[in-house]
Amino acid sequence: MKVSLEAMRASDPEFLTADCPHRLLLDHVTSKWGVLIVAALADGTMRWGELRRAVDGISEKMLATTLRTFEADGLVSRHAYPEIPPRVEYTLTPLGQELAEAMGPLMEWVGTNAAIVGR
Amino acid sequence: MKVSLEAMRASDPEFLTADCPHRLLLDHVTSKWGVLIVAALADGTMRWGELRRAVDGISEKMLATTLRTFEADGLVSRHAYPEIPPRVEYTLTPLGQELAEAMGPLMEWVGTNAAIVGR
DNA sequence: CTGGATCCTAGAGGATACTG
DNA sequence: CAGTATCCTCTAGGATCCAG
Repeated sequence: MKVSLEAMRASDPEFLTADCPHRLLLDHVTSKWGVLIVAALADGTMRWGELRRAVDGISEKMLATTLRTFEADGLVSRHAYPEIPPRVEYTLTPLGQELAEAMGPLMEWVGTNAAIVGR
Repeated sequence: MKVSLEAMRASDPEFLTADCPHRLLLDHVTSKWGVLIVAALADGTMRWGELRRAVDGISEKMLATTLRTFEADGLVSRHAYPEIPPRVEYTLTPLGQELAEAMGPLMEWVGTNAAIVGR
C-alpha cells in the first residue's frame, strides 16, 4: 500500500495541511521516543523500569512526558498498584495496538535498510 | 504485523539501541518534514515548487536540508534541467518507494484516528 | 524558479537531585 | 520503585535576504 497525499486529500482536503489534527497526532507518534515506546509496548505490558531499559538511552523526563502524551491520546493505559515498593504498568490500548501494527512495516524496513544511512 | 522490539533484537541484538544506525535512519525518516516529503513524492516526481506547495507550511530551508539528507541516504534522486528558468525534479528511488509503502499503514492510521488527539 | 547563506529562537531533550 | 522538580544545552527549524 502506498501513502499518496493526493488520495487522502481527495476524501479530506485538510489532510496533513498545516495545524490540522493529523499533523499533531503524527508529531506525537513519530517523535524521537514515541516510536520506540510503542515498539517496546507492542511486546506486551511493561513496568516503568522495564520500559526504561527496553528503550535504550531514554531519560526519565522524556519517558514520563511521552507516556503522559500517549495516555492523553488514548494510546497507552497506566495502571498503578498500591504496593510497597510501587509497581506501575503500562499497556497499549486497542488503539495503541492498531498503531503498533501500522508501524510494523516501517520498523521492518528500518531493520533491513539501516546500512544505507549517510551522515 | 506487529513491531516487536524483542523479535527484531533476536536477530540483531543492537536493533534500535542508542547510537545504532537504525536510530539514525529512523530519525531521518520520522523527522517532522521527512514523513510528509516522502508522502508527497509517493504520488510521483515533483518539482521543487510543487513539493513546497504540497508540503504545507514547510520552510525553504527545511525542504532543502531534508531533501539533501534523503539524497545522501539514497531515498530521493534529484534531476536538474539546464533551462531558463531552472527546473529541478525530485523522485523517490526504488528504496524510497519501499519506504513509502512501508509508511502507508501508518498514514492510513493517522488519517482515520486524528480526531482522538489531545493537546 | 531553485535554491544558498545568515542569523535567530523556541522548545525538545538531557543531567542531576530529590521524594513518597 | 516510580516518578517530580530544576536547571541547562543544543539543534531542529523559522525568517529573511540574496543569487544564478
